[in-house]
Amino acid sequence: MSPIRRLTDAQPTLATVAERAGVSRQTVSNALNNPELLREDTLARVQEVIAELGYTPNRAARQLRTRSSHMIGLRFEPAPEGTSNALMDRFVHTLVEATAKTGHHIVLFSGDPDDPLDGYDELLRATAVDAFVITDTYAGTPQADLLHGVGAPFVTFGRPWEDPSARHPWVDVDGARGGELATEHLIEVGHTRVAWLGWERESRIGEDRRTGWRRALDAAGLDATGLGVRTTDNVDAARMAAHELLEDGRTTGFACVSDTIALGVLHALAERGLRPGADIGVVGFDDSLGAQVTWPGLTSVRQPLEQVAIEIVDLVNTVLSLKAVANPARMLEPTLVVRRSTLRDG
Amino acid sequence: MSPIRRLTDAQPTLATVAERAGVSRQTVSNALNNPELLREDTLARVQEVIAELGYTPNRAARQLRTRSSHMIGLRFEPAPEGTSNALMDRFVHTLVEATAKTGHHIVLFSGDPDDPLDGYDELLRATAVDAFVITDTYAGTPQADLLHGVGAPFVTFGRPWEDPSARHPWVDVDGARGGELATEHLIEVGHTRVAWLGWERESRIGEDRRTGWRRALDAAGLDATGLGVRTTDNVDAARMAAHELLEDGRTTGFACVSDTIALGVLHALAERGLRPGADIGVVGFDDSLGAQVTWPGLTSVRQPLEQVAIEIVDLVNTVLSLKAVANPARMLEPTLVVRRSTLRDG
DNA sequence: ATGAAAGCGCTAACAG
DNA sequence: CTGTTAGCGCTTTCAT
Repeated sequence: MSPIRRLTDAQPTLATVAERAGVSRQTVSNALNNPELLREDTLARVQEVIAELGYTPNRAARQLRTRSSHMIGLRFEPAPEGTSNALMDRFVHTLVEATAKTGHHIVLFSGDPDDPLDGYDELLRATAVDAFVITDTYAGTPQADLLHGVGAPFVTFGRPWEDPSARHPWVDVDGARGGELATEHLIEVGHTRVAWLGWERESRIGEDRRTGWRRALDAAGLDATGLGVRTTDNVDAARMAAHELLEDGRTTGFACVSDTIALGVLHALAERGLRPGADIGVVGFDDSLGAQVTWPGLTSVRQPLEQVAIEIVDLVNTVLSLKAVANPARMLEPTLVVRRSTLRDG
Repeated sequence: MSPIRRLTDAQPTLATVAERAGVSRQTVSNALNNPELLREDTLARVQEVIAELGYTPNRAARQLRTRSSHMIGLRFEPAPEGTSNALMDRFVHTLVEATAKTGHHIVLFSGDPDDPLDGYDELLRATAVDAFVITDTYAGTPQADLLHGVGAPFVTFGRPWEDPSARHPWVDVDGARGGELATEHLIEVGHTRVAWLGWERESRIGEDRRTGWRRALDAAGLDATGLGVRTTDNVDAARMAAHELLEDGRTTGFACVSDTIALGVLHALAERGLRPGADIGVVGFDDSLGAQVTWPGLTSVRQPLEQVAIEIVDLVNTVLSLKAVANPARMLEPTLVVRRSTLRDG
């Protein structure tokens, strides 16, 4: 353990350590950054003094000299109220852990919600961060253009929908595969009329997921006519849409673009006295808390957010090391978490 | 707008601005930090050049000189899977926004989950942060002791349960009042046997909330015998506990220490064919996403997390300014969000 | 009201 | 392998 020292006490510096160890400051610096340059006994002596004094290099000084802050910026948006988005929690935590391994930290900043570019520039010019992780790419990636324009390193969670030719590194989850997984599962447990409850057509992510639904139906030779419905991402809108689809008494499977919408379907079932699982199969998307705790449990597509974070950090590190990025576009596969909303003998 | 400049281009410094404006570096520094010292025309000229060049002070240099990073550390723990804790999302976002107003940023760091002290020391010694916000105080506040010991500024979200005499600044929400609100509401809508489903006795927060339940029953002259139950914070455990209480057919109100537990009660009702609201009243705690989207909507106690964040930042700023803190302990009131799980004519 | 000098703690570049 | 020198960009102190 390091000795206890009040902040008001003088912090030990390189010079303190150097003097105490009887070497020059540069040698201490090397002991820290290029230990292989030192003779073994010198290294040992220096390290001993470092431990003894509880010395930690001053970040500001190092940052000023090396022009690298070891900070990574993340613009932090709040999850819109009523939306299943505790996702960020899993993602951000892994991000923090993964960056810590290389001595980096995550700096949160905010920005005008109406201006996706707000905040980036300032941190950059202040040389406060080395790179950015960008998560809100659903509305295009003007941030990417900005950062690319000034030559700042960044990685996005989300592919560049608007510009597939964009060459920046990104990590994303295959939403189409998710929709397909959901639909295949519903077909497998015996549903033949499987509806899709999606977001508005403007949502690239929503349309992507929907293509997976369509692909699965086609592969199984099932009819999709009249079964693809678009609605807004809230429980009530989804509830109404579900009621309409349930009118004919023939639609028994619901693949949904989000857990919120799937929960709306469950509400509709409750109102009609239909049993989730036994009568009607429902699958959500995101494996949010709601899916886990709702009654009777909602089958849902789960994104590998931890893996996304790890891949992103890997890409950030590669970019920062100025190495060419071998594989700058990484698509990860979602999985299906089965719960009772699709169990027929529930 | 600032001019576009690639990172590889030389960033303008104080010297650049000074030369261009025909003043000394010191004058530019004053224009930034003590504008009232400059003559009006000088100030205007300097500001013009700053805007023209898109100059932003280098944080590292400033930090090295002033020994203040304008960074605030927050140890970021993941919400345990299956727990209603998207709370942090609301809290952290407001924290980020509020700190931004004074030019501060939030730095996330992680630590060994088994060591509540891990991570603090290092950031401190590296002079990477000016202060900490501590959120995980439910298991006592060893961090507070550590930071107090080294004289580092910090504010906790959560009162010092273990040591009420502790003098550090904190903000907390009155959990007892929350339990009381929940219980009063259930009594108001006509329930006379109101059970409490709480956490294990070891949880200070849980016991605090419970006292509010007891207070409300006593005030209404209702019997609490056999109605106070403790269980673990998961849906299934709560479901079982609810079944037991429902056996006698007399218990009709459930005040719960968390939304997770309240959702367990809703499961039990579903399994018994009882209607939430009409037959049995259920109130949760935290107004989590689950409470909002579950069917038929869960009445829940809501913590004013945004206000907590704002108060915390206010305290951090006060502490950092070295002013005496007038009111270092701030208790905020929760509110009740009524949904259909307590509406009798639902 | 403005300027000159010094130095925060570190590492890059070079010399030995 | 180790030491010396210089300077990153800023603010503090003191002089004008």
